[in-house]
Amino acid sequence: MPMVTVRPYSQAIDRLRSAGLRPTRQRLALARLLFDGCDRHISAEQLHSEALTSNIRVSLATVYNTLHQFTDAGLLREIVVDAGRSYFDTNTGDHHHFFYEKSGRLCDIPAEMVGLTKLPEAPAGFNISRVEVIVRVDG
Amino acid sequence: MPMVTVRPYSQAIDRLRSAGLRPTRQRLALARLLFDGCDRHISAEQLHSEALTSNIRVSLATVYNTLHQFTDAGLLREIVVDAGRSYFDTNTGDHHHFFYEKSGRLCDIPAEMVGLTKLPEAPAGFNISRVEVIVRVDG
DNA sequence: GTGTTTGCAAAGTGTTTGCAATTTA
DNA sequence: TAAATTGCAAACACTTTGCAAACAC
Repeated sequence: MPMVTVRPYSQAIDRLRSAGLRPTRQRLALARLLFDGCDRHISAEQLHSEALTSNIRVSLATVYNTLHQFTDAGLLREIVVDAGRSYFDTNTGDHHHFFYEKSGRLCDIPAEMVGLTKLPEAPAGFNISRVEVIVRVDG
Repeated sequence: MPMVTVRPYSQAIDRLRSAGLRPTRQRLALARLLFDGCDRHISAEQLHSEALTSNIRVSLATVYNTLHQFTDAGLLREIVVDAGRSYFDTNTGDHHHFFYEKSGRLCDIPAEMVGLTKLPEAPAGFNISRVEVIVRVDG
């Protein structure tokens, strides 16, 4: 087993490259903010201000573009629960969500915590692309 | 069994009165558009243009206010699946939805078509207010 | 060098708000 | 008449777009 050093930069570069995205300074910085820690649900504005706080000079427009590029590339999943605000989920695996109605916060529910035993068939000519379970809680 | 005549106006008036809302001309007209036919998923803009088409003079702001008042009164349920657009569902009973990703349309799934056998507990101190299942289809 | 990406500012979309005029009870 | 409701236009929040300058390869 070879000695391994953590190399966040090259990890992020590889991630972008395999997604077919040029590893520009902005995309790299945003990727590290998004993927270097634990899973998160983040809005464009939040990510933008985190970037500024971390001294990463990036425009809000670029944050939006980047989030959509990452989503199209399968690196993120977009979640809409609240009118007029999109969240981007760094967890693209099979799972569900708690939604805290007052605070607007989201929280993951692992797929195995939900028993879905019956589902209707997709309408003729359509395919089910995803089944989302949202458990709304009143706080 | 008494002889019964369909009286849409007084039905709508009663519905508003029991919800604690004054039966104004605008609210009555919108209530009839919303509740006189089958269940629907409708946006504010859609309802507004339906009203205009039916020669009901009502402003878009009033449509928004009315939809929210109806929602608060339990006559409607608000659904958000798509970034930046709210739908209002005239079916307030227990049910779920197909969401057609391309067209943005919604379609009801009766509760008994979905088998939900296991759910996580609500986080301590919170209550589950609703469980939404959204079946996304790719068309 | 060439094509891609960025930043800016402007435009766009859907929604909410403040307030005077109108309507309801 | 008193309180609730409406319409308008302006304000809003969030998101997208057009285009020249900067950057990656």
